[in-house]
Amino acid sequence: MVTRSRARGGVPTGYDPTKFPAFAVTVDVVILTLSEGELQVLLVRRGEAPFAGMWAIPGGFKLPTETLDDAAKRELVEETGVDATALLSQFGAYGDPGRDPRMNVVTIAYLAVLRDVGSIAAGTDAVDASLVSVSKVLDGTIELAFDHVRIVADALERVRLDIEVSGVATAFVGPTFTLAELRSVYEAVWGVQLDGANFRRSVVSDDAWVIPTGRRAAPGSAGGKPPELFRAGRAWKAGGPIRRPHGTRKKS
Amino acid sequence: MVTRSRARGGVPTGYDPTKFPAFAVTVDVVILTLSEGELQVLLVRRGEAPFAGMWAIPGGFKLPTETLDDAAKRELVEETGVDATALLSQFGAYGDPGRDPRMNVVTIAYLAVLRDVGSIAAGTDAVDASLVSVSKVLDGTIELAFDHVRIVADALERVRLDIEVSGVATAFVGPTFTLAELRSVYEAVWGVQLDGANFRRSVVSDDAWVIPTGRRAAPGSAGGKPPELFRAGRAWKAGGPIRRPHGTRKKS
DNA sequence: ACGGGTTGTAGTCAGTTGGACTGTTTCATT
DNA sequence: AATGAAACAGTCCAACTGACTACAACCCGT
Repeated sequence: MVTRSRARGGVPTGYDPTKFPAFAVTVDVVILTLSEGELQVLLVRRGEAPFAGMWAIPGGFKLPTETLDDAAKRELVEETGVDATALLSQFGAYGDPGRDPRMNVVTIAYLAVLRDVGSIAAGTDAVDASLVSVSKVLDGTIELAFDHVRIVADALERVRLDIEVSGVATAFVGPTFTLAELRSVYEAVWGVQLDGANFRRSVVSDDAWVIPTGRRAAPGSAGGKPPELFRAGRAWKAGGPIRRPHGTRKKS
Repeated sequence: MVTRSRARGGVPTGYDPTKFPAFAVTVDVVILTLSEGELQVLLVRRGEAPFAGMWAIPGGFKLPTETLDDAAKRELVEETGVDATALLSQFGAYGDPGRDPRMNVVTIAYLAVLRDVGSIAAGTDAVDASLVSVSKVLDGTIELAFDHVRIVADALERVRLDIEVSGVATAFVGPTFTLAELRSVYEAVWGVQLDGANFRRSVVSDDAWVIPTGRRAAPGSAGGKPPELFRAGRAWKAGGPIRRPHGTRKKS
């Protein structure tokens, strides 16, 4: 709360707003997608100091006239051209002193899960932009600027939880999808292996988690029965059909 | 991310940090406790404009030299004298334009669950401070300053989730507690009624959710068998013993 | 001190869920 | 056509859930 004006650090009771510590507020967006069965995060290579040449997650300054959500949405559009309003969710704030070597910066971190990042074009100032394996970021193979490694780690933890209680899993796949595709989302995010038959039974229950379209997808190159195509049913809030196995976890 | 310096809104590429929109960053702490079987939130009555005389949740400015967590911890100590480092968890950021009529303020909201707030003393500048029923805040009986109603609502939603997946429930009770006390926490937070026998079976499983102390508490004034005293076992991360009933919810 | 009311604790039982598994269908490839 | 691969369907069993009943321990009244 901002107007408490207890005498603290010499701040007068009837304070002048300009006298309070000034911060820059930014929003950073962790864009996750699934590619070749592996979680990927969209990174940009910084063109300027500090951390020039290093990878970082896209983001930018919040404007006083916009909400945090709008800022994140705007940044996402600017960086990727994707309008993912419904997919954006705030998951953390980071404000450690010195996280930006130049000034006081507090950043609000957002998470966006996309099925397809589309044509990745480096931003107007970024040297490069591309998808990078999340595991490579977390194990330090790829170093990130600022405290972005921690942000990515937190984002992953968040999406692991979100995928269980909300229907974010469908965001990883297209508007229509096969159950195998949807299942691979859970498997990639949780790092587990799920039984295809049981998965089908859970998802295609009387509740309309997914809706059959009647059409079938083309079978893979290995042949096989062409799978049924589904589209996302009612966005399942508060308790999805698939529960994260935590007892007897089978690593993939 | 702060150093991206795309040309946006006239900001030059080689920018001057002082030219970026300045914000004040605050931390607000929602302190929840259980009193008489009802969820309570600690509020302070504002002594100054704006919103003078209105209730609000305690909070204050983040200093550039401290982390967000430290700021929340400091505020909590200053306002309540309680050191609840382990209990504090960040759950949201709020930065809508105009949420503070005087300046650009982004606040990071924290949640603390206490078993006993202790002697509530109004802060140095607050006119009053006391526990207020959460339901009275949410239904508008008590009006809050700024967007604090939304913050409290979000905090409640957060604790409802936290209590299921982590062991926050034990934070509502003392270091030793009876199972009835612990059960009443779940009932109050979720607004449900749980079967005492089944609750016991779930919590006192082979896994050490709670550890019996051997001692017994004094029975209530109405008599009855004196209940066994437990203490919190291993902090259960990722999946507690009690699952929130969402299918057949029995209202209390 | 005795018995009834109250509360904690233990046990039972039916219904449901979830994991593992087996079998069948349906297609492309050869 | 035969083969193989994948989708789809059904079975089995263990574990869990919710509701209920029975017993035990204790306070309080008379």
